[in-house]
Amino acid sequence: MLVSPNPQKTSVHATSESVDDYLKAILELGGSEEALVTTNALAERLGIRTPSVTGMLQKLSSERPTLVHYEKHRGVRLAPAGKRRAWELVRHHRLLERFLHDVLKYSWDEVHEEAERLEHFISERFEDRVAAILGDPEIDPHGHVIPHKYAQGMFRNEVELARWPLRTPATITSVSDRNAASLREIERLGLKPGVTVTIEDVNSSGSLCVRLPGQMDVVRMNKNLAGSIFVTATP
Amino acid sequence: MLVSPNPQKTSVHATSESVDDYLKAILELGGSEEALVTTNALAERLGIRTPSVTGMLQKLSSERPTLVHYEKHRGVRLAPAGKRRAWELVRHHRLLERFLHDVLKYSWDEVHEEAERLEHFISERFEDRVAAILGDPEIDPHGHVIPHKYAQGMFRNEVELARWPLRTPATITSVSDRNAASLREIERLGLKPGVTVTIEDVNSSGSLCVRLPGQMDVVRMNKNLAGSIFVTATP
DNA sequence: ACACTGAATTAGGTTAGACTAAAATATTAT
DNA sequence: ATAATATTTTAGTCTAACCTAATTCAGTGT
Repeated sequence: MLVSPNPQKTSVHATSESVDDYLKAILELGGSEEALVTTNALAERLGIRTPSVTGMLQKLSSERPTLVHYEKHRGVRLAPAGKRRAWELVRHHRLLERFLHDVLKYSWDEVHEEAERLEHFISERFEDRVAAILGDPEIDPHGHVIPHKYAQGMFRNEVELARWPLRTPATITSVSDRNAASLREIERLGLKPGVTVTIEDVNSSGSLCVRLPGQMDVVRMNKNLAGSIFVTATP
Repeated sequence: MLVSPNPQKTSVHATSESVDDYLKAILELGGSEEALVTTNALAERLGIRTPSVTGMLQKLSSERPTLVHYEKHRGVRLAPAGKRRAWELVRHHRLLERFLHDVLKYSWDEVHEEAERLEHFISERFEDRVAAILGDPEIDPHGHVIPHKYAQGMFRNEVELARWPLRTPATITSVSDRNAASLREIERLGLKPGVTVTIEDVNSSGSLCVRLPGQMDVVRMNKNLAGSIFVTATP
């Protein structure tokens, strides 16, 4: 029944799956300072061509009330309504990951894909009930903070392990969920959020030697992997 | 990310939400004898206009391997691939209803809408895990049989209460889930699947007087309500 | 056999969201 | 300051799925 698609969406603006994806990408690429996001960056992130992005941004920004503010040749940022929907999607995604992991026994590397698909379609009731049976969880399986309902989330002060200083203890706060193979490798190495690590050495190609507490042997990882692990200073 | 939509679908044919809806409607309207379903009937069921249906049927039936067999001016029926996907959707729908009701504590009348939306998007893994935590349920909250995985379901020998003979005990096997208001009324009257009823009287406008076992007073219901309750002979 | 009626199809149009190729604008390097 | 390069936008297509208006077809009744 396609007459009125997704009639249950919380936000006022009926957003398509596609628009949802743009909004979430703008949120994530803009980061805490809500910087202008470029056409290129969006095209890259969404796996589509730049003219498609330009077209969509023109369309979105010409609708009133608008989801985004678009400045031709400069970039785009979220308007209030767009920010609301984007954070709602982030909440959906992270709640779903927690749910899939804890209730449906999905493994670490399986949750992202399913959550990415379902986040667009669950109703507010579904969101509420899942949160309730999980006891309003704060953190998803990869260490990301689950924003509160109707609330703007926040960006943590975390940085890629790849650019952390040598011999300075760091605590893993989260890992990127966007690559299942990386996640399996990270799990194998015991690098869950909460674990404290110290970089012993970096070689010319960006490979790291990392020491974990209570383990004799160091762990080796390539640049790419170290780029999907996020850390902060150990208190 | 819209590059390859619904890449997880079990069936070989990547079916859109819209095609899914056609397949399910053809299955349900065709019934156990898999009768040809008319353009009109489909348009009515899907809430769209007949030319849209003709166009879709032409498109679908020209694809190889085909999901449907379409005979111009006569009607359409499911081809094997279409039947597989349609039953898969029915399984998704009924499993989801059971899950929403039992785990997420949705009420009887709330499950249909959510299941109708999500049935298109859950992966095979989701289906399997939900079935597992529910203990492979046989029946959904409205009394419908949940088909087995990969299996063709079956149509029960049930008939609308509205056309059951007078003073002949009948057992409720299922109730239609397509109207939330009717469901609330049915629940209020205590007419759950499994309950045995006897029609005492029918008036000229089709209203029924129904007696429930162990209750003194009879229950009154209109024709419409009696059309969404399905019964079989009491053994 | 033929006209009538209802059902179905054809013809042509719309919108959303993608695409390619070409043009325009910005940025960087000399 | 200007040329070279990279980014972005414009112009024009395409597909999926819907729409309305007009036409054709099939079945029924005389």
